[in-house]
This record gives sequence, structure tokens and C-alpha cells, in this order.
Amino acid sequence: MSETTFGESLHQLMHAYKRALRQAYADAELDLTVSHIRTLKAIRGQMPCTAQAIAQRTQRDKAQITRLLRDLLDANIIVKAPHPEDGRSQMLSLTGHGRSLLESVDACEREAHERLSNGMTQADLDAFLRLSRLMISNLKSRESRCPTPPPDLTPS
Amino acid sequence: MSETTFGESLHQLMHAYKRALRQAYADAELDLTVSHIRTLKAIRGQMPCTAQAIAQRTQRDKAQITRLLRDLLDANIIVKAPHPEDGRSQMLSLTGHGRSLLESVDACEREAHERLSNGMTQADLDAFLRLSRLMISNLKSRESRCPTPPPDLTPS
DNA sequence: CTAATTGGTTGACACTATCAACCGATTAGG
DNA sequence: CCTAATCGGTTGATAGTGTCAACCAATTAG
Repeated sequence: MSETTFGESLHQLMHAYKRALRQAYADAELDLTVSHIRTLKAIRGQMPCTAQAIAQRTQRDKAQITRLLRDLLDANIIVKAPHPEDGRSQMLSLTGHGRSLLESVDACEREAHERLSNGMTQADLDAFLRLSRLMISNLKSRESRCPTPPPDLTPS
Repeated sequence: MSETTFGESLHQLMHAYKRALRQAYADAELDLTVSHIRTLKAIRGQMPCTAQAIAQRTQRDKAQITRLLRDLLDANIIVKAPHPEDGRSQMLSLTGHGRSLLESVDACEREAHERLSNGMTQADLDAFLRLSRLMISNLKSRESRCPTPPPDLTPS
């Protein structure tokens, strides 16, 4: 029976967490969705970077990324610059506005994170993170075996 | 800094998990979404039950529940019966079809769960579950502005 | 040079969450 | 009893998100 409660817990945790973030962002008058902010953080994490890199880092569809980036560009939170070596690609980076905005975000999240982790030790958090990562990699390994053409099992 | 990776991990785990479930359901030719199945499991968990109970149990909007139930009714997976003591309410229960369908679901999930938990001990799983529940209750307590009811962390 | 690949964009669609308005049944207060 | 508030459920609207497929232009490979 532990499968059912596992999935349920995961769902509930996810949604409670997202609600908490949305609430915190709204309280701070940050007019951004969770997705936008996730994208922003990905950019900051490896600035300057390409849209492709963000898609990989956040595990999301590149179409989705394009749309999120459009909003962020319109809001003057990031800027595009041509890629020096590849005319298809473009380098994304935060504007000053984007950077300061992201600092407010950090404050929001620190608060949310603090609430979330109430009663948990650092070891608990580490353990949770470790297990999460393990599960992600467990799931991903199987997932990605379809799109790649069969790793030649050609009858030798 | 650990907040960012925490949120990222949670997102990714959630989506990887949902993708795995969707894939498993599709492989088994179960034409149901994750939400439908979550709803079904809630019904099974406290059958017979009301829509209200499901909404609470799964922490979802009652409007959403109504729509999911409509689909399940149309597909003859559950049935409605009038509530004996309250004319507004209605008792939901699984049909035979629904029950057998849910058994296939269980099989799918067992498989997905097995893949997911590869390399994890039972203690790991328990720890993960315990921490998840703790965080959920941490987040919920402020959400609903209620005095925190003591989290019941019974490791069932 | 042509063909395949890659970075990015666009369109379409499904799923999910959330909010507000509403209906009929029930309950509470006078 | 009658009215008002509440409750279970339904419906509509809107937004956020995930996914797929088609496409363009730049790049690379043969």
C-alpha cells in the first residue's frame, strides 16, 4: 500500500509547495509565475546561457521555454544577445532589473523554505534531497531509452 | 542556495514521476489521466464517499472533482447513489469495471514504483515519506491560517 | 552542393488549478 | 413556520503548464 501514499504525498507536497511559492511571490508583489521564476533561476545559474541550456537544466519543453523567455524579455528582465559563434543561438542574461527582482525572489523563497523545513534537521533536508535525486535519475534512465535509436543490439 | 536546488529537485521529481505514470498507464492501454486515477484511488480509499471527501483527501478544488467524476461516471467506472441522510450529497462507489481497472492501475504503479525506488532501502522510502508529510503539514498549517494541528506522522 | 542536424519559434491541444457564480437541500434563528 | 445562512455540488471562465508536431534559418556532414 505504500505506493499509493507515496504518490499522494508527492502530489500534495508539490502542490503545497507551489501554492506557498505563489503566495509568497504575490505577497511580495512579484508578478511572475512559478515557471517564469524557475526559468530565471536557471539563467542565473549559468549566465550567460542559451535557451537550450535552460530547457535541459529545468527538464522542460523548449517550446515552453521560448514562451517564458518572451514574457521575460517583454518585461525587461532578461536580454538577448547574439551568440558570437553560432548565428542560430543567442545568449541570455539578466538585466539589472532582473537581478534585483531575483533577489526579492530569493527572499521569498528563503521564507517559504524556512516554513517548509520547520522541525527538520539539516540531515533531514540532505537526505530528502539525496533521495529525490536518486529517484529522478532512476526515472529518467528508463524514460530516455525510447527516443534514442536502439543502442545497436544488432545481432552480432 | 539549497533552496533553489530543493525546489528544482521537487519539480523534477514530480514531473518525472508523473511522466512515468502516464507512460505506464498508456502502455497498459488505460485511457485515464493521472488526475482521474488519483480520484479513483481516493474513492477506493474510503468507499463509499462523497465528492467533498475526495476534494479534501486529495487537496483539490471541488470544481475539478466534479469534472473528473463526470468522466468517471460516463465511463461507467463509478456510480452515484443518493445519500441516505442528505439530499444534497451523493455516495460514490466503484463499479466492478472500476475495481478491475484499478487493479491494472495498481500493477502499473507497482512497476513504476519499483523502478523509482531502485537502489533505495525501505528505510529510505519511509524516511522520504515521513519528511514529505512533515513538509506538507508545515506548509498547510499557515496556508489555512489555522492553529497548527499537531502533525500526525504515523508511518502506516 | 545537397542533406541532415540543431537552436529556436509557432500553433495546437490536453491537463490541471483556481475563482466566482449559481442551484437545490439543509440547518439555524426568530 | 419562514427566512437567511450554510453546505454539497455544478457550471463557466481563465490561466498556467506540459507535450507534440511543423516549421525556419543557421550550421555541419557527406
